[in-house]
Amino acid sequence: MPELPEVETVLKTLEHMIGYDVIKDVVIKYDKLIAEPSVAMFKERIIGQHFRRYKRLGKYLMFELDQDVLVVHLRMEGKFYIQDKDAPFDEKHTHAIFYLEQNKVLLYHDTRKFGRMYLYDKSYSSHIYPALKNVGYDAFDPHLNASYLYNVTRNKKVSLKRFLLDQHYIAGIGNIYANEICFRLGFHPGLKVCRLTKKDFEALLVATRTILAGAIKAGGTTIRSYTSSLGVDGKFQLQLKVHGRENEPCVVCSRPIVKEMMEGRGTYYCKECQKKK
DNA sequence: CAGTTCGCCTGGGGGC
DNA sequence: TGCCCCCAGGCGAACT
Repeated sequence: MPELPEVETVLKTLEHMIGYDVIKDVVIKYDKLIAEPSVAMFKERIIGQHFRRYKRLGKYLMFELDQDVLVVHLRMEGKFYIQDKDAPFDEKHTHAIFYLEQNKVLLYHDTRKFGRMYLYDKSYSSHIYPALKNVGYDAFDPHLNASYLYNVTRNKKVSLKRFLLDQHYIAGIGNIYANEICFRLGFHPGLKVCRLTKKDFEALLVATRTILAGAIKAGGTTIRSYTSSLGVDGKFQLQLKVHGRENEPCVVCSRPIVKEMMEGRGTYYCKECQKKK
């Protein structure tokens, strides 16, 4: 499940492998993949455009083309592959084929079909794109600061974890890193976010950025061994301290990590190290 | 309006 | 072995 670090890694790898190639043709095999515009309009507009800039906002990939910007959200299982156009591929789960230069193809693979693509006129500012209307500051955006987070949470009744998952405030965190950030902060995931102080939010930003940057670095080292596949796998989870570690000893106090369903999500934490204040 | 639940999808795993 | 059901999880729509 790609979160900000994995999306960043995919973006950098695609930038390296695609560069400024032109899209010569495109085949969409699952129409709902294209959220907007229509599939016919998507094809008509995108064919002939070159890749120009590679950007990211939270978990959204943004490929700036000549006139438009291709916005992609991988959701749970979306993956890109680059390979020779005649090489075999998984027909069942490959939903889009972009034909590039030098007999290369960019394949979009998504077992569960949750991922979506959008094509917008890039002359409009990205904050008016419908797909991004609920996306706030990227976790690494320098404009995102503790005062802002403190001010927007004064009367919020939601939990810390739910707040971390809300892309409207900090964009890029998913369930895995939300669990990790709560652990790093020493806060119970169910702690009401309105009880955090400005100092807590300073620590929250440091923890968030440290963890995400560490994961990007891990992804960057992992990606070097990749050949044509750009998928995300469990290698990123090597450094996780609580997520997926049910019943394993806490790295700090050795008590077993517990897993509970909180607000419909698998939540891993240490009952000793993480208190509700 | 803020907060909660549901639906989208499919493969994998547990229970029987 | 086989079948059914549940779970995983991001996000927007629909609901309270």
